[in-house]
Order: sequence, then structure tokens, then C-alpha cells
Amino acid sequence: MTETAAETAGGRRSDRTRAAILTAARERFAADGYERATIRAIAADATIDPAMVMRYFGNKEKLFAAAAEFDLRLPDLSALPREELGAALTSHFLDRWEGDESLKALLRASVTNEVAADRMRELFAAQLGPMIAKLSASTASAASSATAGGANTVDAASSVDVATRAGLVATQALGFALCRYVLALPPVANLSREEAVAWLGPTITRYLTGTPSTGTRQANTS
Amino acid sequence: MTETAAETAGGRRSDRTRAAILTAARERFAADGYERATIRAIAADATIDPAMVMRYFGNKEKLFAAAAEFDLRLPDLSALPREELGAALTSHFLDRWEGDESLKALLRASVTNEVAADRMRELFAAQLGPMIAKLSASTASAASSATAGGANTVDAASSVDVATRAGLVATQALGFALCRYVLALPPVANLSREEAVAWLGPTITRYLTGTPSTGTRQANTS
DNA sequence: TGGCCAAGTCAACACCTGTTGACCTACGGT
DNA sequence: ACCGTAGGTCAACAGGTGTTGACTTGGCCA
Repeated sequence: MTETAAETAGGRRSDRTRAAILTAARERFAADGYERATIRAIAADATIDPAMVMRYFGNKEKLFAAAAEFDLRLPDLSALPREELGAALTSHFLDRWEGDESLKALLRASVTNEVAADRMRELFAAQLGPMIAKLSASTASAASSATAGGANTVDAASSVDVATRAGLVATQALGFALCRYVLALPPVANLSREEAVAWLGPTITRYLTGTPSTGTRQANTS
Repeated sequence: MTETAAETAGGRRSDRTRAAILTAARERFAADGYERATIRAIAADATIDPAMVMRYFGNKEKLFAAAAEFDLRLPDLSALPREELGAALTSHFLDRWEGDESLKALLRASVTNEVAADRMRELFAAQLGPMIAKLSASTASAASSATAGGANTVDAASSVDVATRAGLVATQALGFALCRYVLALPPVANLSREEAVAWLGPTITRYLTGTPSTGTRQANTS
């Protein structure tokens, strides 16, 4: 705590144990959730003393905060045609889920830990939201009409709140991750990557750019 | 033995405390998850002694099993037109989520507790699966009016595994519940009931009866 | 060489957990 | 009256938790 060193020298002893703690913490938090992942178990995984965890991270909550730091690394999708947005984003989500245990740790913990839930909320508000805003901004240039109160025009897509779209995407993305990686619901866990993208893609596309169905009118969603 | 009959008014003394324990347990499990919901806290809520919980339910796991017993009470949707299936099922899910805390308890616990996860898996396999099976059986006979354009193959729907459909519905249903009731993601929590049904309805409908995005243009070169 | 300080060890604290067993109390049947 | 028993209370156990503080090691610089 005394030195938040700026030197990125690879060999420092403390940096290696610090990294070992973080790796072990991510695995434990991802596998067990916040309360069942004990500092003692994490320390044992990293083959260090539990007191070291306190020395480096202060307390359990700060350890989790450090272990669950996460960036969705959302790509720029504004060049893609509309109907491929969902598939591309779904594919990206699958990459992020399978490439980094932090997200699984964050999901498991956010169900019972308020700090983790806060971070989850912020993740979608601060990262997914802006991406969607940029997306609809680039597609709105085609219509280029004033954003006045007329709700049921051709521009109906942009009349939906960006945050709402982000929230809807979150419901499908987190729900899929929950069923596939946490609950391991067999039919969802057994889905191939291509099947998953094929099923979720249109859903995500609609949440990103579409409109809700207005009553019984909905005829075709393709 | 004789206790099954006379429990409407007043009832046996033990039945009342038993019910009080179950109610308190459901609330605590729903609010805190499995590990943070302590027997002592549940007993305090029910204003009884912690030892009573053990007397009536044996141990914490059995208490949870009793508190999280749940029936989705899925309605018979086979009379509805295809495109309204999703909205009807979504509406029913909202009712169940908001009318009984058991589901919230089950969701929160299933993320960290294996017994709860098992029950969650069984819930969708044993209750939602059969309902979809009945659904696709009835529509296969009735929906032979091939005038509705746009579909490529009439039998394409039934070629998808029923369990897969149930799993997909689970991803959206649980994801929505997670975001709305557990994480309280603002844009999702603030959705009105009608908005929620309008957004989720088409998604659920497609998972119930539709096909993955093979019908539309496939830009996937894998 | 000698000292210094980061890095690591060890044992303990205070608290909370599920769970247990011994004890008390009300009360209906005989 | 008696007493058996269902229902309830109480204090404690054994183990696990996050966290702390005093202590020891190891390697670098003057």
C-alpha cells in the first residue's frame, strides 16, 4: 500500500505473489461465489499465507474488487449491417465469457454481494450503453430527422431509450451465461457455439435496433 | 395422519410455527441467498428458537428444500395462436415471479448451492419441457394452413429438440428475472409490465416455435 | 560487513455458523 | 389425581471465518 509502484519490471517478487493471489481469487470466486470463497482457500491455492492476502489487498471485499475488475472490450460494430449486429455481439460475449473467469466470478458474486451487483450494473450502464448509443447514432444518420416528440415514425427505433436496450441485452446475455456456465442447464450447456449464435443473434439484434411488439400486430420478425 | 384434514381454521399448534418458519425462510433465502441466510436469522424472523428449525426440518439443506418447493403452474397454451404464445408465457412468468418468493429464493440460492441448482434444472426440464412438447404436438396437427408466407418448412419447428427450446426459454426468463428482481438493473426494473411483455414476448415465441436464424441470410462462414 | 526494509510466517483473537442435548412447560386422556 | 408427550427453551459445542500483530527471513545498498 505504501508504494503503488509505477515500475512494470517483470521480476519483482511481490508482483508475482500478487498476481498469484489474484489468479487464485478469480478461480475461487468464479467457482464458489463470494461468501463460499474463503481467504484461506484462496491463499492455499496460491501457496501463500492468508495474512499475505490482507497485506496486499486490505480485506476480502477489496480483494474481490481487484479480482473482478473487468472490461467487456466491446468491439466497434457500427460498420456492420443491422441484421448481423446481434450475431457479432453474441459471438463476442461468448469469447469474453470463455476467455476470462472474472465475468463468471462477477456474475456468481453479484447475486449475493451488493458491491458485485453494483459493479455488474455499472458494467452494462457504462460499457454497453455507450456502445449502443454510438450504434444508433451511426444508423440514425440515414434517417436524419429531428428527434422531436413524434414517437411512431420511421425513426421509432431511436425513440427507445438506449439504457433500456442495454438492459434488454443484459437480460439475454446474463441469462444465457447463467444457464450455460453457472447452472449448467444441459440443453444450454450442450449448445454448440454456432447454435448459440444462431439462436441468440436475432434476439440481440432486435433488442439493439428493433421495437417491441405492439399488442397483437406483430406479423413477422425476420 | 389426521392432520391433513383440519388445518383450515387455526390448525394444530405445530403447523402454525412450521408455516411461520417456512415463510421466514423463504424471505431470507430470497433476500440473502443460501449461505447468508442463517438459521438464527430465520428463527428470529419467525420469533421462535433456532433449535425449533432443526426439530422441524432436520438441517439447513432440508429447510431450504422445503422452502424452495415450487410449481411453475404453467397454463395450457395450446389453444392460443402461435404468435401470442410468448406474450402469454411471459405474462404468466411475471405473475409467478411476483406472487411467490420461492422462485427468487431458488434463483439466488442456485447460483452457489448445488442442491438448489439441481432443483432449478429439474424445474425447467420437468415442467417447461413437457409443456412445450404438448404445444408443438398440438400445433403440428392444427397449423397446417400453409398460407402464412415467410416460413420455409412447416415441420422445421418440430425438428428442434424440445429440451433445447425449454433451455432457451430459461435463458431469457431467468436472465430477465435476474436483472429485474435480483440485480435490479434500473432500465430492466423500471420496465412496465406491458413493456416487458412486448419486448420478451416475440423472443419467447421464437424460442418456443421458431427456428434459429438459418431462415434469414446466413453470413456465417464459421 | 552491517544494517534496513520489504516479504513472508505463525499463532492467536473475536465472532459467527450449524447443530446438539439436556431441560422445562402445558395439557389432554385415563 | 397422575403422567406421557408434543411443543418449546436454553446454553453450549466444535468448527470455520475474516482479521490482527508480533515475529523471522532474505536480499539489496551504503
